[in-house]
Amino acid sequence: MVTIYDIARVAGVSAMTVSRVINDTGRISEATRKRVRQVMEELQYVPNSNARSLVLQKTNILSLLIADIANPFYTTLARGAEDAAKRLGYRLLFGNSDEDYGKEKDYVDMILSTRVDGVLFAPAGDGSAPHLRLLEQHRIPYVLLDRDVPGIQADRILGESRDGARRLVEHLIGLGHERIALVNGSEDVSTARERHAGYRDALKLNDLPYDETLVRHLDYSDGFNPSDLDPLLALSSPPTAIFAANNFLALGVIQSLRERGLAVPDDLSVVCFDDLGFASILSPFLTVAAQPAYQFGALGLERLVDRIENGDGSGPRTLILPAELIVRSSSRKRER
Amino acid sequence: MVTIYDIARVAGVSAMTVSRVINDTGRISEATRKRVRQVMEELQYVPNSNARSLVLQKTNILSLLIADIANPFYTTLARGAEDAAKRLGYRLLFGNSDEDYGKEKDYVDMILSTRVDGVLFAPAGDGSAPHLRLLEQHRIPYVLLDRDVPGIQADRILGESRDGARRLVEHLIGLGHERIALVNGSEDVSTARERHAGYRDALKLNDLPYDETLVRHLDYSDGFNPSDLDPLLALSSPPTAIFAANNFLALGVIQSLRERGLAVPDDLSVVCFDDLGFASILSPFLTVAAQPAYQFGALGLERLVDRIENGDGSGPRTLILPAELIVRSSSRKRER
DNA sequence: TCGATTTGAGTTATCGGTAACTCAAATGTA
DNA sequence: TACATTTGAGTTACCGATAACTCAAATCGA
Repeated sequence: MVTIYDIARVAGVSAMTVSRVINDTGRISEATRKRVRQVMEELQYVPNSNARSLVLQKTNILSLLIADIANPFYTTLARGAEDAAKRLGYRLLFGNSDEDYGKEKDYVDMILSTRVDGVLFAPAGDGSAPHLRLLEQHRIPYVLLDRDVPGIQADRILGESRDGARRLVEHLIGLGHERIALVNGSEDVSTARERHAGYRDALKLNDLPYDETLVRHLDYSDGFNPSDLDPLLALSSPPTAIFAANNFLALGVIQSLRERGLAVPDDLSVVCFDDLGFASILSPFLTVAAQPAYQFGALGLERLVDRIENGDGSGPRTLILPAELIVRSSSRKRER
Repeated sequence: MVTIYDIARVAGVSAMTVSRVINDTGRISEATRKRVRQVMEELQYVPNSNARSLVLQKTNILSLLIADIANPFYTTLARGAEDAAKRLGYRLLFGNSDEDYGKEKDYVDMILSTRVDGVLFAPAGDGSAPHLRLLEQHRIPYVLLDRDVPGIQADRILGESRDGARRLVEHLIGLGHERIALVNGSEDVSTARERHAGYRDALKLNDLPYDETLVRHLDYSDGFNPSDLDPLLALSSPPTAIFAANNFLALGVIQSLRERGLAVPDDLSVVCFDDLGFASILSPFLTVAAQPAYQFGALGLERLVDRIENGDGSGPRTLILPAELIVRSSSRKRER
């Protein structure tokens, strides 16, 4: 590998002069600068960022830890983070925890040893708290994305889960539905709790009873099981609409319904949180509360860099991004 | 930050002893080992991988450069690479070129300065050749994924594009279609050329004429424009089926058709290369040639690590992974 | 013209690890 | 008992960059 010492020798200057040319610091005569530049070009010199990081105590690397790389919400978020990172001069080290605390811990260890300057952290759930504490102990700034973690004080970019859920359910109520099921993920995750709360809000605001038998909690990390819907469909008074708490759950619901010969929206309406990305043009055209995923990534990264470069003068700041209700054709008026 | 010198001081040993305990090398008495371990625990020591990389001339980081993070093919591939990397003890630095040579070049520069041990490279297209040469000049091993690049000799994991395309088109021919359109991406990409060739193969094998007016090349990097299909639909003898050369193009085709009031498969059949990931259960249930995306990532990473750890004794090796024809309901018998 | 300042560099130490070499004490052997 | 070997460390140099300090030559001002 070519080093600044190679450049220095060939150009007949000291290594420090080469370093100054690279970083455009100090006083260098135009002639020297030109000569050094030319030698760097000839030898195809590329700075060793490890060496630089070691002495500068700054890597210019940020880490983005997402919970599911297969989910369009997170990939869109990742793109937002990536664009912002490039714009602000940082490299981005991705990690995908797959909603698994074990994998998440492995990534945190890697983050610590890599000495990244900061972390954009979409936690797997409440169990991520120890991992966040670890970052704090090592004074690595981080910003929480999408999910809140109880007991953790930090900058956060959150969605309007509760209100978005309320609006989705009120949309169904407005269509005449009264028996509305909630298919939710694990309540170990803040967004699931919020969406559950929003679901109850909508019912209460419209004087509908909250019926626990209409609420299912599914741990879909190891796949959606069609029989998971059995308890709902076997009710003496089954639901006429289903609110799925995220896009994956919605797809599982749709597939399960189809396997039973039930059509969406003809037999049941289905709505969900989060859009489907590039697949949203496919049928059933899901009615969703779409979150600005790109903004989660971009704004989160900007906040993180602000923390890194301007210190932590202010306390934790929380940014709530609105969800947009997109009414498509997966939800329709209740047949009476 | 806690360093081995801090550990050494507290434990009353030399830094080298700490290093030996960490790496389990040299001879250390059990008592010393235990004491050092305890101090490391107490001070929450985490090794600085920058410093280690600097002296070892090895980072234990691999880079994965994909062409589109929004495409399920690449995200599935990424997961395969990630799992394999973890299994083999490497960290993975993601990059997303967005099918853009400029962004790709930026990532290559970053890769060079990070001194990664190797690169999994899904090139944007033929124009990636200079970037690959750059890697070669700096002796960074890489494996090409999914797309071949003319003039480049390297390990490659490729799909069965030509044969897969042939099978898809013969599937349509078998359903009675004779006017089959090809909606392809830029021929700057090897897979587009291969799929075009497979399309011609199928026609020739079945004594159908090759009609240039049925072939469209779209640069969909800045979105699919519904009017792109006009020339096809305005033909005096319009197609009864469309072969879209990848999943994104298929979605664009489906949307364009719908905007014209044409239904799939009632009015036209549509088939495509690559599956849709989690959205494949949505309608129209696309008939596809599905590629083993996860294997692209996993096998590619294994090949790369083999190169890194066992040198380049053998010449470039190419692995061709088969595509699986999945017949769903977006294609049906031609109405006569 | 001569000291003061500016310009354009070079020297040295350091970041946090590890390889290679060294060496005293403990242990083994004849 | 005396010497050889093994054990369990410590010392030193180096990876490739930069900060801080130094310093001779060029330029400047009175």
